[in-house]
Amino acid sequence: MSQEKLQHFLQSTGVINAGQAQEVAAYFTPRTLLRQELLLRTGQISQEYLLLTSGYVRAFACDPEGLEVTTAFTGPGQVALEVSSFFTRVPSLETIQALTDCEGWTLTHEQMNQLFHGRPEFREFGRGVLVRGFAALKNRMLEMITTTAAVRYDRLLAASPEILQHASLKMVASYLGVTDTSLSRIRKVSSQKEG
Amino acid sequence: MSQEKLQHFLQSTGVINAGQAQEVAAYFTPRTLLRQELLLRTGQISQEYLLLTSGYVRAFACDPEGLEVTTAFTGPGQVALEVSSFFTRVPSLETIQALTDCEGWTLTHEQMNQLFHGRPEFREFGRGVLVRGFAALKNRMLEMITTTAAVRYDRLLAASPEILQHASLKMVASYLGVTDTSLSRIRKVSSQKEG
DNA sequence: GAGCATTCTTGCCATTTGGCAAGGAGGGGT
DNA sequence: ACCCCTCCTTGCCAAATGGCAAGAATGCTC
Repeated sequence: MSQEKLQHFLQSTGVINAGQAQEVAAYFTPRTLLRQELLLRTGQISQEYLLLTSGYVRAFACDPEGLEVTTAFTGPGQVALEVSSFFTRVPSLETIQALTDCEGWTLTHEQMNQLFHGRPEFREFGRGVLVRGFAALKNRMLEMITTTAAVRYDRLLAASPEILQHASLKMVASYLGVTDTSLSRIRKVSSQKEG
Repeated sequence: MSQEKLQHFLQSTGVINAGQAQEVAAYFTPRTLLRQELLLRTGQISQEYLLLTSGYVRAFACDPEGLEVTTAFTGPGQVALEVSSFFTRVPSLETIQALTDCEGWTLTHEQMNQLFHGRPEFREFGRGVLVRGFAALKNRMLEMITTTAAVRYDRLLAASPEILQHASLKMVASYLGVTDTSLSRIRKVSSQKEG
């Protein structure tokens, strides 16, 4: 379960060099998930942070009526993480679930803090994870406000077609902020356009 | 322009004690803004981070058609910050504008990094700012998906009535994800309900 | 391969929201 | 006091989306 991939990801943002990556990587623990398995369950305090090397997961919350709302899809090279629970040690409002069998590397909260306070380069890396996540979420928020659901669907399809192959339309619909019924209609129109 | 308030804010999250707050506060520079003044302009790289002690600011982006979309309101005790530009040194897509005369304290990117790498307690504080901002944005995203504009308006009114006194309805409308026309109708219904 | 459950599609109609344009209400400057 | 400008409201109709329910399609289990 290639540590190479882990070291490559650590270096990918440019703030960790090869030698550092090797040392930092030693703090991580390999982890696999089976399809449908949960990495984090609502009500639990997130104990770990998962850097995915293969597979897809999603995070979802439940609205007051109990309907699932997908808040994130995560794929290879990305970090599956419930920010609020992991960093502030508070029970999670979200569940993180494997959409496919997955492989990756985890870091516990304690290990993360050791690295965060002990290694300037990891500090930069960790901050980068948060900053990029923040920027992505803000961008999604802006799309939600300024575009129609059809546009959001087309963009998701263009940017991450793999997600559509692993997630049900209901999951995708709630991620896009529409009902599954509407998404179905949107897909019909969208597919007619390109033939 | 009370340094006391600054020190109080630094201590408010519990990760910085009184003595540390005094030392950390020395890195900040007092800053005032007049109503309408800009703290950051689209296309510039954000050079500073503003901890507000009084007054209100908003951040906004422009959609492809040039319409302003308010992305955040910030008030006393909060940090006005364009995360992406400030941390990754990239031109900002947003503008930050004072809604009222403001007082606060700024920290440059360089000063922030000195504190971040040099002081464990500030590191925790800074991470907390990001984490709380992330959680707030995610919560807003969930509200956008699971509730109607009327509910979002009522909640904003309940949580931050001061904002409504300083921002135009157009700013509030784009923040809530609706047009000013719709917000006007929503307000009509909302005000009838409570009398 | 039959049966069952889940997912996806579709039709019908209601609700929410948008777009446009006209009008009204304030506020500031001269 | 007058004018001008911006902000807010409102009426009319169109577009987008939701809710419900019935059917197709798919996949899983036994």
